[in-house]
Amino acid sequence: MLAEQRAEQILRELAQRRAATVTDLCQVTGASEATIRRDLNALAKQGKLSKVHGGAMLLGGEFHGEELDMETKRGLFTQEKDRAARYAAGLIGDDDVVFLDAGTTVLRMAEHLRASKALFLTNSIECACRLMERNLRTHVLGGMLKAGTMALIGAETLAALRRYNFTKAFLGANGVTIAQGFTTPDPEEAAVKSLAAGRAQEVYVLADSSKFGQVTAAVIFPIEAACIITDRLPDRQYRDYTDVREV
Amino acid sequence: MLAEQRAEQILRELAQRRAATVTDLCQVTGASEATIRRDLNALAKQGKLSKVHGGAMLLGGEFHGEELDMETKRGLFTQEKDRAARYAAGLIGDDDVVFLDAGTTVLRMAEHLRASKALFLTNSIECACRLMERNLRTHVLGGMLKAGTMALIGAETLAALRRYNFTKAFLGANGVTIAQGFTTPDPEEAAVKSLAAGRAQEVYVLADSSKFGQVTAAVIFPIEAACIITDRLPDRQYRDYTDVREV
DNA sequence: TATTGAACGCTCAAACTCAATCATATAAAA
DNA sequence: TTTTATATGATTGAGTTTGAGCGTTCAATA
Repeated sequence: MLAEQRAEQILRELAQRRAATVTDLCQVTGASEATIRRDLNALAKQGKLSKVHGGAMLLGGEFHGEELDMETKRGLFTQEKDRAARYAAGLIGDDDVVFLDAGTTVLRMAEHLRASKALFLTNSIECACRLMERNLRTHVLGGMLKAGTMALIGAETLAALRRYNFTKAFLGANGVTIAQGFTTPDPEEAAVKSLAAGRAQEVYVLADSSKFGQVTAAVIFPIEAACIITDRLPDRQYRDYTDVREV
Repeated sequence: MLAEQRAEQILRELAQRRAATVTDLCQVTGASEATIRRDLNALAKQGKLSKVHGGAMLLGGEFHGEELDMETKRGLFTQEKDRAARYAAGLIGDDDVVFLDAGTTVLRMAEHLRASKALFLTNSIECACRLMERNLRTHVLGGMLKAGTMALIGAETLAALRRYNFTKAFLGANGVTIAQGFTTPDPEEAAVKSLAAGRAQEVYVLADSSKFGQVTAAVIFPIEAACIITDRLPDRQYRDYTDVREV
């Protein structure tokens, strides 16, 4: 296995479990302890994880993972970035069957949804709670709960997804480029997004301007597979490849 | 488990309960008293909690210092009604695959779960959140989200349930009688409980004493189909029909 | 007053983790 | 083909962490 792949796998494991011991990572990757230690040192130096005695942990909120996350998210919550979420929410009508994925940008959509008869489906626990607060018809995909993002992923999630068809899907992405398309760090999440898109008539990706030009580990689908909703498009060229709504 | 994880867990426990004894924290983390003491000393030195005789408390709160010592605290948190939940939580071992249903009594179980390698499955969003907070392996059944109880119900939930087999299932019930068996108001929830029980090797119903003699709309299963865990059994006769744990 | 029990900190041995070193293997360069 | 560079796995000795045992303190109780 390539060193690069190992790094991805380590980060993925951390994303899902929040913390992992060196032994755990040896089992997952099949590499020796020495190698894992070397990898952890490298990744820690790159600031991608925090190395602790016995293993590594996801960095970010010291504790209260989500709560702090929510606080900071709300803090970062500028009106400009919110416009995309508001616009996306406005696209939903009474007859829609909507998929919402797990991601901060999509989560914001929930706060702008008006009452409707639409059916909502999501793989995000947080999103499901917001939808319920607004008395919207909500279904949740089953599956393995991932620490950190509180997203449902894995084989069970994909199987559940195959039992639905959507009129519209709203997805988040961490990276958007013309060559690599839409990308996200966790392959498991990418698989869910990709499959959801495949079962939707209209696919929208919500991406704020900072996401353009970024590339992360897992490809979701190519650039032309979704309509982009953004607050500011940094490069006109994207319009040659797909529909872009700059709001 | 990593030392940092333990620290997180201790702080989370405190955030939730305001105070905890050393013994409590041992159970939650699976570590020894010596280790917990060391952790508490370290965290206290970092100013993240206040160490008191017998355990630790959140700092900053309106009650500080001597006003409430551990004795009264322990009284607060070891309430009668919690005993059943605590007992049930103690039944879970590392090799178990556990189903937890949506209900206030079962939800309380989550607060008494110790660290373990067991796999947890639930149809309750709230329960899933609690499980994740404790770093437990958690899966969620898909389905329609029901307002009020935040339980997942419906055909999708039943289908998801058929893909699992459990070693132990812990269920709530609103009514328990010898003639009508276990009952609950919502037929949809009854269907989930019933199916979950059918797929479990051992079935436990958590019911406080007020539930005995009550009958509600939907039958879950007959009285002999589950072991009853309760704080007080009002009528000896139940013992003739099924296993009862009065704790 | 003496006793008991709970909680504490200290110490020690065992288990575990770490970084450094070395040998091997694989791939690129000469 | 030989050489060089890089990556990996094993080994080792040093350093950490952990759980158990022991003596002390303190307060409740006989």
